[in-house]
Amino acid sequence: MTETNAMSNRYDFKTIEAKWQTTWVDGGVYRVTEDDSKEKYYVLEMFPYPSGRIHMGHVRNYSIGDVVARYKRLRGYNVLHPMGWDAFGLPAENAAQKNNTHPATWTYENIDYMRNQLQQLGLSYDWQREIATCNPDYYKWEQLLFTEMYQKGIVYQKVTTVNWCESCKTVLANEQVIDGACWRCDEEVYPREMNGWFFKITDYAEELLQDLDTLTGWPDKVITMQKNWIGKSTGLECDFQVEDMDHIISIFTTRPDTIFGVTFMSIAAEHPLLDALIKDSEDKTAVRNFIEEIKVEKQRKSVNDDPEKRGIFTGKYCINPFNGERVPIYVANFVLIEYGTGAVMAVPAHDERDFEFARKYNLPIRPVVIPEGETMDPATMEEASTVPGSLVNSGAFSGQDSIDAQKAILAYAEDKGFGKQRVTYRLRDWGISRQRYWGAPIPMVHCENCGVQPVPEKDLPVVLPEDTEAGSECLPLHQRPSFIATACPQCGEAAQRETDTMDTFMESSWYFARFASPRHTESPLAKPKASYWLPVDQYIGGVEHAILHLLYSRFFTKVLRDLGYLEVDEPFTNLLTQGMVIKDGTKMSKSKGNVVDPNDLIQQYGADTVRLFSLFAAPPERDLEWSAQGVEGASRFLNRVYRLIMANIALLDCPAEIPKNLSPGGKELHRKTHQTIQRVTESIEHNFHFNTAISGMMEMFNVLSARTGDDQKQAAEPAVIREALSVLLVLLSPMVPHFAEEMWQTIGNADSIEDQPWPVADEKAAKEDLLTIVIQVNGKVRSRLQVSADEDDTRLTQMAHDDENTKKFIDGKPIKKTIVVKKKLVNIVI
RNA sequence: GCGAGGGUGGCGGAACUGGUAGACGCACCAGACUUAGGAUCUGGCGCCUUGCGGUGUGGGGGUUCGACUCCCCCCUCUCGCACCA
Repeated sequence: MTETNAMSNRYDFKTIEAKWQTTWVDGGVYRVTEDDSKEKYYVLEMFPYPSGRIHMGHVRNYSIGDVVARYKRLRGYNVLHPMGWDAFGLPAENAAQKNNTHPATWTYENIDYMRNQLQQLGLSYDWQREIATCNPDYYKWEQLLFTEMYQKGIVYQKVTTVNWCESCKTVLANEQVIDGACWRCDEEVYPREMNGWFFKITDYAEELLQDLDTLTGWPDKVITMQKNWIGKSTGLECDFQVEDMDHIISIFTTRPDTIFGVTFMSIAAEHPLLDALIKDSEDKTAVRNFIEEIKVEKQRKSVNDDPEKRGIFTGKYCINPFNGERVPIYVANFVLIEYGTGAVMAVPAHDERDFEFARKYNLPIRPVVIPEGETMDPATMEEASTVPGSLVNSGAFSGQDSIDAQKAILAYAEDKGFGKQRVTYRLRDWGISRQRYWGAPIPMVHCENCGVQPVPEKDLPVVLPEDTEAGSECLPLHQRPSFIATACPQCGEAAQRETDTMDTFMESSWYFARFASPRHTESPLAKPKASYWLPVDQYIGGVEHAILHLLYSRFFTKVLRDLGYLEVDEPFTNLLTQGMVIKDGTKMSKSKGNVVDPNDLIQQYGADTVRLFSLFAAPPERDLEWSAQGVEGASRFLNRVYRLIMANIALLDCPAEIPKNLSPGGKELHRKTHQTIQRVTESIEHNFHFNTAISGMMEMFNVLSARTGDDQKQAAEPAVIREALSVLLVLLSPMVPHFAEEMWQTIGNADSIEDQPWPVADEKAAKEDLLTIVIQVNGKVRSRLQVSADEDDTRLTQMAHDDENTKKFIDGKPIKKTIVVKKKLVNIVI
């Protein structure tokens, strides 16, 4: 292709995009402040980790968000659309060590590079609000929040068995352990006893669960995942007396109706009473060995999911308080110490695990809940029965329906004082201590005289030390004596700083609130600003954050509310979880070698084309299959629009008023224009299905193209063409902002396209006057008729019966009935 | 095992509360313009059939004048949780 050709039939995206980006960034066009005269709209995309360069997933995420932001601006909202960096985390340390630099250097360089990349995409952020979470101006407030939470009792310290990743040299939250391996490096995780800091997220479990019902703008999938994660269950906690001992073992069950079917008890290897139980046992050693084996097995459970059920008799019995029976106590490998009470009443007839265990160790099986019309024989049963039925062998409760019996048995236990109703949650407190360098220091001091003391606000931030000798940039804080040594804020004596840093999920749990007042120097949040902007109206990001990040953010929002900073209960009113960008059927990743670099695409096609394609190729919530040819198609469309404008530029210098009596071509284009306004608006408003919005605009362009040109018989009037083009550009502008703005001015407008109102459809103009009515015979399409829109049913029936094509299929047979669906079809049943 | 969401041309995907299945785009085919085209424009394009027509939304049944859409059973793919008592 020659240079001249290229110039004449393709728009010069490089010049155009650079020009508008400069205008937007330098002019601070997207800066916003609170304005009570307008309705606010806060749209936020999950902020990125500054890993080095953006990838296609970012492009997709931010393109979606930018369309929403620009669309809402055109609709007259006061739109907050900020961007920042989730800047603490392990990759910075790894990269720093590899390149012999400092994590801060690496991180800030990446931020600079990636900010530039985002700007090259033409994203309409208020850059004045940019935050980087590794900046002391940010984490100072996080530290303050931590101390306030400590004073409120939401933060506490405890020794626990933690998940330790040797490779990353840090503790992981349960949520960060996947199949027994570290979520980051995939190395096996080991248990380790450690003192650490925790958030009492379990205190909020019930509210976090209840409020999910208010989140009607969230995908069901995410709601369900959160519900399951919180894992509420209600049941009976019941005391079993240990025979001949002054000990009680409590069990938790959600099936109190089966309590007469208990034939043994299983307890966890870590159960606190275990030592006492086996103290006098003859097989003490055997039991001890077994316990150790189980503990090791638990550590190793990594990938092989279905370990065989194993257990050993402790030598002791306990008494079922309902029937006085003595049942043997077993240690079993499948009982979890961290859930319920660490002890389970075993009902093999009605629990799959207990059944398997009983069969293996030849323990009795006693059915007590018999489903309607069935019988159960313990000797021949092949699996546990978990369905409702009526009770047998259950003392005074025999004959009751099992659902009713649950309540009756619970009430009985409460009445007798050996049991009570209990609610348990799967959710556990959030351990936030990390032993890594590149994180926000936990602002606490350990004093020999005064115990643990929070660092007072005047001494915040506790700055992460950067002044270390070369080569030790990533030294964890506990290896830095100069950092540790401090004075007790209470008594002034020598004391030691806490050396753990905070889980990086902390920073992302409240950044959305900080964006309302990112430079506020008095407190974490400027209250009037926060109450103006929050909650986030539309949050957009990957579904991989469905549990952790979103749950923690919801938790923090409630904490911030309880600390008096916020007035909302939930952070994100609407949530859009966008699908992954995939290529050749799998996620783009370096290891698979199928990554597409956004930089290359922007170079080759320009930002608008890349944005357009990523919006067009799939609806946002679905995975997007990358296609190089598809990008080509998006580029082609924009160039077609460009050529049409350039070829008709003279024509557009005409009065704006649409003439009364339009030619057929003019009428068609005018109608299509207004139909397209309806369709595009509807697609965006309803579910952000930009793919159908774009296809609608392409259809409109196809009509425009057919009605523009030399053929006078076909062509639309100039005013209609002008209207169509103006509308098309405004509709396109949220998606391809540089192109739309440039073309807007090219067709003779002096103002910015961003100051245009979103077009409003003229319903009369959009209305079809000729309809295609389908004629069916017995539900099969046999003919089509062009009729005017106002034909009545009788006329339509007559026309259908008279239609030659249709007659062939009726073939003289008697007509049973004729169904007329307005504006759609006539179905003749014979 | 439990939970959620999918399965529509060669491909990405359309189809509103049941009412013309396959919009729009890609790929492909034919033609035009061209010295040339991997540019652009025009037309075609689910499958079977020469045609009339038949058939078709994972499979099977059902409801209905009419089903991608509603109901029942099954297959399959993706994701999440996974001994939670």
